[in-house]
Amino acid sequence: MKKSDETKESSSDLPKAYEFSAVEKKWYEYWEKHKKFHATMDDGKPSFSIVIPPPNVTGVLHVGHALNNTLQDVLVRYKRMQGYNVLWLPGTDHAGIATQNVVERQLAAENISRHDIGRKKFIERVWQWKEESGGQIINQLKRLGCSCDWDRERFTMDEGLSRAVREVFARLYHEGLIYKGDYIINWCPRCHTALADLEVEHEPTDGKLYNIRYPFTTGDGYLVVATTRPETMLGDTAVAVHPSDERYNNLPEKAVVLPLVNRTIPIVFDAHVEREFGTGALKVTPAHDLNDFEISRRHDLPALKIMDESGTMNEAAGDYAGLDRFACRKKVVEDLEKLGLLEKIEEYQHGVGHCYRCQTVVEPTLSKQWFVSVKPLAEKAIAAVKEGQTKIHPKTWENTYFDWMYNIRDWCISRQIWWGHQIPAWTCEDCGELIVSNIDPEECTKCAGSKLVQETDVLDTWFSSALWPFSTLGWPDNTKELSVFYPTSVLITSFDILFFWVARMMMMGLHFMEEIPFKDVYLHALVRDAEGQKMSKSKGNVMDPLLVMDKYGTDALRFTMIAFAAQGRDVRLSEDRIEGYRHFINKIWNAARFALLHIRDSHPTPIEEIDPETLSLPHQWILSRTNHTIGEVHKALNDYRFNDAAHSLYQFVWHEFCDWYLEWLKDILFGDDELAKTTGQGILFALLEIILKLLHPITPFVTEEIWSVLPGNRSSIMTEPFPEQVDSWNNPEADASAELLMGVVTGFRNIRSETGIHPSARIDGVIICPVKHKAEVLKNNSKAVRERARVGELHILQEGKQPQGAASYIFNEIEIFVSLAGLVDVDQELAKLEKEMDKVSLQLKKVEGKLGNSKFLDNAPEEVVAGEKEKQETMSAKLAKINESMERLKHLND
RNA sequence: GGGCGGGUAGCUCAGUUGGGAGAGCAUCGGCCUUACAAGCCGAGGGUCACAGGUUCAAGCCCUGUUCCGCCCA
Repeated sequence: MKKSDETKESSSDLPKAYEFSAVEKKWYEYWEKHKKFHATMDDGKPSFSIVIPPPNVTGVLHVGHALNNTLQDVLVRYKRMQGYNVLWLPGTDHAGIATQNVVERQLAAENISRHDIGRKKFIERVWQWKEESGGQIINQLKRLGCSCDWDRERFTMDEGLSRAVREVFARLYHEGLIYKGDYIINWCPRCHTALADLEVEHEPTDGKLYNIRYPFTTGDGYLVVATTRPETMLGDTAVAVHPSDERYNNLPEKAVVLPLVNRTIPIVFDAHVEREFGTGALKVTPAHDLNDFEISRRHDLPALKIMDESGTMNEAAGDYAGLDRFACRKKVVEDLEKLGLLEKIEEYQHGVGHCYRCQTVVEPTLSKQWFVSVKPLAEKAIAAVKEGQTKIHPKTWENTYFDWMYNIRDWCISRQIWWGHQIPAWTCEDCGELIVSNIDPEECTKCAGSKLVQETDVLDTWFSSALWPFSTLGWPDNTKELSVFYPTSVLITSFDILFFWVARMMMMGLHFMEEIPFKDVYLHALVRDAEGQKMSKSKGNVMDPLLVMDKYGTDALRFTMIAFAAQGRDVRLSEDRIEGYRHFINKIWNAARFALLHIRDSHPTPIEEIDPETLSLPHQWILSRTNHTIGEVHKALNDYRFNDAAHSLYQFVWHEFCDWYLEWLKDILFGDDELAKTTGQGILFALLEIILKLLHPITPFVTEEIWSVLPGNRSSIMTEPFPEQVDSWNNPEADASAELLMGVVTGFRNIRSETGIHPSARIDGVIICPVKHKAEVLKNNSKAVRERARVGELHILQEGKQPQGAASYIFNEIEIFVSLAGLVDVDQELAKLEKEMDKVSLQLKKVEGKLGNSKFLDNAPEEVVAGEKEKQETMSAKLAKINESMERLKHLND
């Protein structure tokens, strides 16, 4: 049995390893029960507010959510501790198409379609589904420790938000910014709805380019057109060529016969035709291609729809009616081949649009839809970022934002599904009047008829999401929440919804609130697997954050994500990395166990009563480092440099506080000087509290647990003030002196390790330090060196002869010797010194090169030159020592 | 085709006014030393993608090349 196990009970009541499972549950319940997350709107406090990027109500927590929400929670907890009036408003969106798909699948399992039960019943089913199994993600966010104000949770389909949606729609319509029109939209033949341009994902696809002959009406000769979608020829109403294309300057006639359907169609001349593509002759299918549609408008061509809503050919396709569009393509190609009208088929790679919800190939289709005319809204959104009212971090995204905003096209907002906000527009059956209103109209505004039929389409889910920052705060009512929390402080989201969501919130916020929706936007990257692959179910490389939290604890997951969340870089996550940071959580735990052992049943001197001037070097040093770390954490969090905060804390807590300070402190805590003890305990206590508070935003659970067992009556660490820098702790002199001690200690340890002296064996040492003030520091802190290096007798000399037969280590201009009583391995020592010599001479050469260069002396700033001179001195001295040592070793056996 | 980001130790990445190349993990060696073996101590490891340029001085600034990733058309 290990010795440490035997002492477990006596050392502390805390378990030796941090057991997160029960702790996490306990504290989250505590926080919720005591309304610790509730935004109180206290007067006199500055506000800090964030609205959550609402996850889909169908969603389950994935690592992307985990990253996104951890980042928000870190900021929110930080600001809350700083005394802000903090609101983190949570919620979900109704995810129109996705949710409808889920419930339709349920129905399909019962062998019914939504049309069997009708719209009303279907909507009831969706709500039922939502109540029973929707919004699981909310509970999963709680697992993650998110400190959202759950009393203010919203849903894009709830009553208040629906009212906001209607209000916005009606106002935009009456301002002329929403219109209904016939236009080419992206149609998903599986979802049976229109999609916005953004909702189409273009994927490079291997396809074929078919060159088809369109004979002239005379039957003498033909034009060749190239297309990747031959089935659409059934809807062709023209062929277009470039007006200055020489190949087509002297056409025998201005019409061709469309093969297979034998329709005569005109040849038109349009400057938008790409002459280099294919033969330079373009078949024009106005009802199924955006560019063709625009050509058709310019030339007054008819549009012929040849497919139905499922992508099946319709009557207009003649003999091909009833065929699926892809089957039709095959048949058309076969038939053309039979007729000898297929000139050639080339392999061709092109971008094919897919539905972002179901991956079905979208069909551009002419359709009557509702649009938002976004240009005027975009102008304001551009200006707000240009003027710096809203800042995007990292700044590089601003270009992407501007680029998209400048080239923005009208937004198709109508969807032919049932789940969503039904468009508040009614048609009067008597007079045909279109009425748009935020409240249900009772009668026709024109003819007073009562037969009003509401538009069946619903709105794009993103339409309601665009209102999120103000609709969730009670708009259109003039609420206190709006006045306190709008504009929100920052929006934290993934870069991939910059256009979908961020840009649209900017436009809507500026238009309706006449103020930006958020002061900062922080865009974070994607979470990928360890190999940098995007996580996807099909690849089987998804990591379930819930399982990770079960296995390693929530704090470990959170700390890992924060540590890797460098600006502009994807987060590569693997279990190994999370496991590594779990060790850090455990380290915190054990440092606290150690501290508790010494402060619980004693009377530590309160830190306020301790004058830093009177303290010994290790204390002064750790206070100085603490002060420094506090500054770094503030700076990092304020600059959205989360990883910097994590790394500062990791380095400080583990390698400065634990590795050096606690070890030095043991000399005092286990010593006889009672006054020094109570002082040491006081500093230890204070530092532990500071460390816990600094860490709390990132690792809320372990810090709250430790906080709760510290002596004294205390409530949650959540509401403790976040540490601020203490100027009087800043002590560069102590920093330098401590580095000196640590360097010397490392020297002894190195000798010990290299020469195989057992770590616990006491050895005697000699230090020759030619710099007087450094020698003084070493003398004054001799015990701190000896205990750390396990040195018995230590002689510190300013000058002197090198001891015979000793192993040495050179730290700057300081020589460290350990007498080996003739056992020194000369070859090994020489090899070590030679290597060191090479390194130092190389550096020295560089420095001397600079100092020998008059241009450097003339141009470089004084302090740089002085620095180089100092380096030169130190290194020359070191080199001399090395030479001396080598000479001595060489003649050892003479 | 246009735009953006990236190439630094075996791996993942920091490197914020240009001034002696860093961390974590991994590797190697030693150690149960009274908080922690999920630990402690020590060590090794880099033509900063390549080629030019600016500068007294370049991982960092400029130009070009190349490879990888993403977005838009």
